[in-house]
Amino acid sequence: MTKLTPMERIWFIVNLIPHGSVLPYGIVADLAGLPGRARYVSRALKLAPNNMLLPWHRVINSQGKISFAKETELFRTQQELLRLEGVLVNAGKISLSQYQWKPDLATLVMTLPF
DNA sequence: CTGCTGACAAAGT
DNA sequence: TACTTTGCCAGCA
Repeated sequence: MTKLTPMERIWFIVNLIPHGSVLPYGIVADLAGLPGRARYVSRALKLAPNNMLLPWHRVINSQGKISFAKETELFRTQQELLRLEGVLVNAGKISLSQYQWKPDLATLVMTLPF
């Protein structure tokens, strides 16, 4: 049985987010088995190796907004990546009801290696 | 051990 | 809707 570190579990979940959809930090934490640790998710994304090709741009905050300050380069990058996937972004805000990934939890849980 | 920081979240105002 | 406050918790100095 493969033992994944908390950070690896977060990366695993982020990798599952489908093209054109998003997921809040807090939900990623929940699915990774780390309830209440949304801030740890942001840390994990920051520390993820560049060669991982992680779809980090699909992770946004619970308000449906991009968590970077609007004048930053990272903000523009994330906004652009999302738009390239067909996601509507208005002033850094995204409609969660329209784009949030809603996986079948029963199926997902059986797929997880942890 | 204490204090600070942060790609957060929820509740108030 | 937009700020602000409070709670949160893993790293790090």
